[in-house]
Amino acid sequence: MDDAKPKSAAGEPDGPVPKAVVSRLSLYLRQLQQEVREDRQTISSKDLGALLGFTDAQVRKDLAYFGHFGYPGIGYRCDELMTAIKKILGTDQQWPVALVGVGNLGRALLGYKGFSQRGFRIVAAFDMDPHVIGSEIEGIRVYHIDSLSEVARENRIRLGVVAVPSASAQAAAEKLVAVGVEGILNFAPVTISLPPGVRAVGVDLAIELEQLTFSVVSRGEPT
Amino acid sequence: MDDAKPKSAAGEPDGPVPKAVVSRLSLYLRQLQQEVREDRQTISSKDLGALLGFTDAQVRKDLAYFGHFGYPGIGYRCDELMTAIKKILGTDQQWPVALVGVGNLGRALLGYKGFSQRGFRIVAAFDMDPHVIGSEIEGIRVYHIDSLSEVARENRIRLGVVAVPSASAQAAAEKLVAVGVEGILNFAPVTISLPPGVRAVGVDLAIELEQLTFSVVSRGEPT
DNA sequence: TAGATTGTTAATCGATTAACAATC
DNA sequence: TAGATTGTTAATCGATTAACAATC
Repeated sequence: MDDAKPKSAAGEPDGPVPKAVVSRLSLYLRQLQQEVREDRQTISSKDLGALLGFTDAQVRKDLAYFGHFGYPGIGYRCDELMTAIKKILGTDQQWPVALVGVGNLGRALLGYKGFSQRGFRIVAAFDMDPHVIGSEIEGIRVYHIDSLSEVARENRIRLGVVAVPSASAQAAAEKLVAVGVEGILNFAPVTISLPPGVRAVGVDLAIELEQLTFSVVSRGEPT
Repeated sequence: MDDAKPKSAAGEPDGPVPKAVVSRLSLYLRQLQQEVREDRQTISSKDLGALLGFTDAQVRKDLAYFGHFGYPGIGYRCDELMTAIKKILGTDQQWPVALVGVGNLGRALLGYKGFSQRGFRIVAAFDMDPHVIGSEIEGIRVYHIDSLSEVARENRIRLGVVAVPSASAQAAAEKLVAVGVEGILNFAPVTISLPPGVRAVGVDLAIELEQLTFSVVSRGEPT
């Protein structure tokens, strides 16, 4: 018991972590935040799993990638596990985010309250339309895209959100990368290609509806 | 070769289809639409996969769940495969959709051009705020939520989008279900529980950023 | 024809679940 | 203590990839 490489309490996993595990981690966190809000003290893997539609074994296995967070016979302390998962995901600190594109969707994102509560703050928005440049939307300044470099460096921005039309998405992403951004959330319905080392997550609203439509049309398989 | 249950050209799969396959189907469709727009005639599984970051074998296996769409030595005819996938997903027809909640995000969805191009049309919006009820946003009428039943039945609505605050999301979803909606796209950052037979897809913008943050923070594993 | 590429089977790989000793 | 629940190992299950005969 003393020759094995120890895991730190909220520490580094020893191997690579499956992507599916990380996405469940976010769901655990969201649920735990709700439980903490409702003053719940502890929760078992069985209960946490049931709330989200997972098995208890899955919950324990997922968490075990990162350390020993539970108490046999008790379960997990909600606030403690919440804090630990935030640390794992990196959202125990606030991340400054740059938004490119202040059309309909961009504006909605600027006003989205959910970000700040979860560790993100859009600190600046960028566009090419002279009508919006220089204005403030939801208290956030809109700059010309040419100011990206300056503003991004000043604010040490590592995350960007692309909310421009499909035709401009690749170019917008490249500008973000050129300025040191390491992760891009892309709302344009196109695949953007990025240099190795830069991660992208795409959100395509129509695709989400398509997935739903398929499951509605192809009745038969259970949920 | 004549005793096996035949697959129709764009027909029913013989077994259950993994969820991951369906989500890739949407990406194939999106890419094919782009290729068709650029007048490409045919595409091989190798090329289609490369454009999206999948192996050729994966592309062929995914499509083979639903039928024989390719031509050995040639590949797939882009427009033909596009049409076939639309049919599989159920988006060869236009789906009327109800939107509940016309806050920032709801308004952005009302103005989102991507839906109509992909087989969806928001035909009515619902809210509780008397300031917006009766108005038209982006050409779509906003009704009181109490009119949901009437409007939904008139328009034979089977899909709904929930864009209300977290606290109202479960109630909004239940109202949609009560009126016969079979699939719900939920933008509120909470898990909603639905009766069996009703499918839900959740889009949590903060969770997407969290996933990105994790991969940025935990450098090491390749993309 | 030769070259290209499919659909499919078998092999590999990875992820989920079941089971249980260890622990509080 | 007895009961509950963890972390972890082994067993199961499912998904991806490699390989190749069939086909154009």
